[in-house]
Amino acid sequence: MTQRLVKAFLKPLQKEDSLNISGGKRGRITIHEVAAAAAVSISTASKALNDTGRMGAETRERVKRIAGEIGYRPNALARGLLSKRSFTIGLLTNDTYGRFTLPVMAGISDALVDHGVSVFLCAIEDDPALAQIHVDAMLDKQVDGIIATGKRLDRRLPVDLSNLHVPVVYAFTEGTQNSVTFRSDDEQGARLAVEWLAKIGRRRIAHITGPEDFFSVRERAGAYHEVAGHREPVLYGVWSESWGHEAVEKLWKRPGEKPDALFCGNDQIARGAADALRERGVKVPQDVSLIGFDNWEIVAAQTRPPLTTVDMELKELGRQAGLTVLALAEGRPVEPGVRKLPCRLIVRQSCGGRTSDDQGNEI
Amino acid sequence: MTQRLVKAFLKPLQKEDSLNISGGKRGRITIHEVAAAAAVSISTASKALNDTGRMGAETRERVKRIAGEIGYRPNALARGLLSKRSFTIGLLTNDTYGRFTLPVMAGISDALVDHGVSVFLCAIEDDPALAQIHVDAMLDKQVDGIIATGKRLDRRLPVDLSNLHVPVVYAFTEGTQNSVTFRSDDEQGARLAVEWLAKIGRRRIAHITGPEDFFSVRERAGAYHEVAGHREPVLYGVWSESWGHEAVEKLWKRPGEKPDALFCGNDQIARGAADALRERGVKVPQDVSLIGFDNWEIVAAQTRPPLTTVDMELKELGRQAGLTVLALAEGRPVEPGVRKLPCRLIVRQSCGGRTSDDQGNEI
DNA sequence: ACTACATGAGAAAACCTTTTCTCACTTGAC
DNA sequence: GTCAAGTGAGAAAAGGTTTTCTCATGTAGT
Repeated sequence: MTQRLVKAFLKPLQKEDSLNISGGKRGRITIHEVAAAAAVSISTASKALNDTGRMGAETRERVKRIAGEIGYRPNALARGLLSKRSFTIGLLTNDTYGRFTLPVMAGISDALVDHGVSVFLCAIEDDPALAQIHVDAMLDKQVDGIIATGKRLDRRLPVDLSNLHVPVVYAFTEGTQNSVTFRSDDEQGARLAVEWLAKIGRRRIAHITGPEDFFSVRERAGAYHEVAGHREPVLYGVWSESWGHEAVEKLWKRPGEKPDALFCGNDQIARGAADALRERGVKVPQDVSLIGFDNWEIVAAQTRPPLTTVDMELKELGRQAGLTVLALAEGRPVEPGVRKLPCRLIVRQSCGGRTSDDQGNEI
Repeated sequence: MTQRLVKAFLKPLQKEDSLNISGGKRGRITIHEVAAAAAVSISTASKALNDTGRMGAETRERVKRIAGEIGYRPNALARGLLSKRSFTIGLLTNDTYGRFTLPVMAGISDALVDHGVSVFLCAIEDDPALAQIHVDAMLDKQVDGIIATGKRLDRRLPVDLSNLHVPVVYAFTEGTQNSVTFRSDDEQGARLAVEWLAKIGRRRIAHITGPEDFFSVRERAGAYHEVAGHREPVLYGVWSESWGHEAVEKLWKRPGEKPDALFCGNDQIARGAADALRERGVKVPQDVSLIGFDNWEIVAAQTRPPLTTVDMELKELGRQAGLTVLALAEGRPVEPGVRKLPCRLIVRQSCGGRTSDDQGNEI
């Protein structure tokens, strides 16, 4: 007993000295210090702190207490080296504005912070070389998994992630054959919007949307046709306010009856449309109901009147992607395939009809 | 199966073997494999790969070649354990929209990716507990440094970073006494805007801006007064389009001469003002010149007409913050204090006067 | 009194690198 | 023919943890 104590005292002192001499940084408190302070061996200290192994309840408590008192925190590098788990994942994105990435990231982080997982965010523009550098850096750092996200479902990231030795989950962007992909159910979202317009009595619903080569555009347009029929045209264009503006001009210059509702492919288009309508003296929502897509707060909430819009629940999408990549990292089985998450209609004032109590104020 | 699931939940740190069964990770290639393949010792392999130590040029080349061939990549965890450098930094932010954080992050990443440094992004709303969890997680992972950023210069993050044993650099948010802080020079930016308006012949320049309790608001207003005098009032309000709209109403309802230029505290206010002016039949830029602040592309470029605005060069700010935290991590001396980075005027069509060739298309 | 076993705790290996130290061998000079 | 110096390469330690194995002690059973 005496001998152990002496030993325990000598050891940490030597340590401190050499560290102090050699470096500017103060030596971190390691499990050695804990063991010494509690007068037990390192192995006992480790087992006490991790609630593993066999030992007296009193010893366990004492070690834990002392560890807390001297502010011990385990070194994740050392731990990771042994356990092969770094409690770290990478988020790869080519969405420069962060409009889609940020909510996804928020969801991931939200889901994983409880598990002690931190997230590397890597924004690769559309640069394959940069992407490769980031992927290599993440792999070197032994990430437990990678989540790939982007601004478009039907565009691959400029780097191949299919043969990595870490699990990969795709969120909001296309994955490879046997991968797990989370995406929003654009069809259901569009149906939600158009059905709402129908329910509040609109009959001439036009659809102003983005470029037809976007998969999500075609899917939304498909759902629109299914619900609204083919009475009004679908106007394909670009994702900008000015296109929304221009599209309204086109529609209102046509001879014949005007639409009584516009379902727009994103909030920016809807905002442009709202402006154009106001300029023409067409009242929203009295004369025309307007619905956007994305629930990009900064656009939707600032439009006059504030936009009813379809929220893709990106945060929830991120949450699920995060939990899935974690499951894979832990070796739990996950079925590959595409999982569609339902969208939600956020009702604001641009629609008229009965105003829901749901005023949508996420993020 | 069920058993594995349970086990995985209970003991996330279990050994790799069980994961292999489920088709998980294959054994990584270590320096042992390289040494074996090249028929040298591990130490020789290490020295060859790192261009250190003494050895035959031919041996060095052979090791390098073989390492490349079998796809060896050093394990950053093991390396970090020894070198006390993880090549990892943390970015802490409370800016939920990412409007300021994303450009800063882009700059940091841009500057540090060449040095092999990856960035943990931690979005802490304004939640001290969450902040602490993230900081602890970063420290456990042995980050080489932390950059703190936020949406507001004069608001501290809800967590104390002053006594960490890793370097901390503040970007766009207030730091503690002896820290390094990077911020934009709002005074110079405001002066840039107002002087431009003066230069193109505007004499009655009004200033519509955000809440007076923002430090940056007061600084910009100060510079505005210095250059434009006190002929027109400063209208303090909130950071929204509707406030910009409302402020224009106020100004134009006043008796007497109207302003011939508006300098707005941010792009959203400017956009609201632009809308209000258009509705009143006031022509921008013919009758009134309009300047915003932030160069938030999504607002500034979509305004009709596109906004001339002040860019705070946040990406450059991030770049410098990144390089600084790296310098500190490497023990290079850095003077504490606040460094102001100059803003830049992005000239678009909302101002009139001679149009610069600088059409501003960052990010 | 002697075996069988349960219990508490420590020693040592392992994870993957880097670095320092040591060793064997060659070369040229006296 | 010996010595000094230089050269190429390997052995071993270190970094902080976790885990397996081993050991000593005490307790119960016959």
